[in-house]
Amino acid sequence: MSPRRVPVSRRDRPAKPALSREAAVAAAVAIMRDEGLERLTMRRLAAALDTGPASLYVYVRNMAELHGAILDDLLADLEMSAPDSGGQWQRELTRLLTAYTELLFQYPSLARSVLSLRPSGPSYLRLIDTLLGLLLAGGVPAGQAAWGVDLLLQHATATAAEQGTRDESADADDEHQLLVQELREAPAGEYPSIARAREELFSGTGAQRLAWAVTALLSGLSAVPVPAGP
Amino acid sequence: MSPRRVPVSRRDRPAKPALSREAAVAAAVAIMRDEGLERLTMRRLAAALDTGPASLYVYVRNMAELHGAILDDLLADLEMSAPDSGGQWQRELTRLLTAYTELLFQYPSLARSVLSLRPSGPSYLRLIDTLLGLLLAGGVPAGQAAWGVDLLLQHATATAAEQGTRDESADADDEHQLLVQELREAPAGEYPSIARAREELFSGTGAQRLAWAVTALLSGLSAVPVPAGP
DNA sequence: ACCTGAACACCGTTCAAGT
DNA sequence: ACCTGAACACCGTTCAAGT
Repeated sequence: MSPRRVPVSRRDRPAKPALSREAAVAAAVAIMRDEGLERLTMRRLAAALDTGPASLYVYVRNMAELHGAILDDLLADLEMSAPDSGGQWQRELTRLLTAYTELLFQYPSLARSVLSLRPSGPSYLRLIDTLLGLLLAGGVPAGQAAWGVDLLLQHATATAAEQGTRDESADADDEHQLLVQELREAPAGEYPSIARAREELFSGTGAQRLAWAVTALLSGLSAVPVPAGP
Repeated sequence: MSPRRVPVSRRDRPAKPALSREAAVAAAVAIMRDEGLERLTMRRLAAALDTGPASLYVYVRNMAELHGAILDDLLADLEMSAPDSGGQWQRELTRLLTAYTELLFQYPSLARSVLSLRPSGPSYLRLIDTLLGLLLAGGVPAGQAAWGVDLLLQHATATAAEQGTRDESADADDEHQLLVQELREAPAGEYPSIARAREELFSGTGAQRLAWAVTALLSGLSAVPVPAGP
């Protein structure tokens, strides 16, 4: 009998990658990057991994969990400096939040999914911790800092979901143009306040509005105390 | 031959309702109210209207437009008092915004859809006009009022989409519980700021947090001027 | 134990054909 | 002109059956 050696028979397949959660998430990120989240279906992902859709359910519970895993994977690339980096907490916080928003801007559908997901995972926790650290370093009371991080992250995610969808889908852009047109043409008699602020409704670039919103959010969460505990 | 009379033969069907955009939207609202937006599909709506799915495309362009029409239909029931109602602009603004949020809370999936829809329609325009009017009546400069209404509506919609999904789907709640658990158990060594603010991260009721957020938003948008025009 | 083919129970949208 | 049956091109998830 031939001795038991490790068989070198690699010709079963052209190196079919071993199935694992990491491999599945990596392949999912690749599909999303190349074709968009809409095209990332269980069946497509399975095909990319050279297996059937049922096999994926060994590694992820469902589509929502997969989306969460994708976000955490992307977040790992975000640069998060130490919370007390040089006393410029406001600057650094804005940078980080903008980076997070821009990341989601690239994947608006993911942003939409994340909004109703409350993602978890080590990188998301790191993001929360860093934002919290920056607020605390800036002297914001713990209660306001904690509730404020929620507010800031929700705003970033919602902005990406809202704005970004338009760049992605022609239909969504049509819909937006319709609102713009209705606002532009709203009769002053019926809608006096829209008429009074009509120019301001359309002013500014997306980046200007985002920067203003972050500043306003920071100002508000710093100024308003949370209700006392029980 | 029998004289040509208007045939009274009403027994073709038990009063098949005439197809129209209004009838379609009304039926859609009913299905959503009874079974949730997930169950409102073109095929189901068509069946309720006793026709085939293709017929709906005579009245709505696609699913997204139908969602927009549903929102506007719901918004028609919102009570919007005159902008200058007794000088209590802040109180009235909070009431209206809370009512809008609570409305969307009942239909979280609609909130999610609306976020990437930028809805239009007479009632939505009315809502914008009223909010704008209240801010202007409160002395908020037009630029901040215009950008602020965007911020307030986005926050309300996102809050409904995020919070509400959990009540609707057990999976989403599981996901949330996972984040809660991770935050609760995050090691202080690795996540010092989460550890420092751990109690505050979980404090307060949903209503308290919403009220705080609206106050903070109002404070921020009132305090921070928008960049000067070109 | 780990994996998967095949099926279940659906989708939104289009279009050729009818009235 | 208005309407629609039938088809196109898909879905997520489950489960019995294999290895």
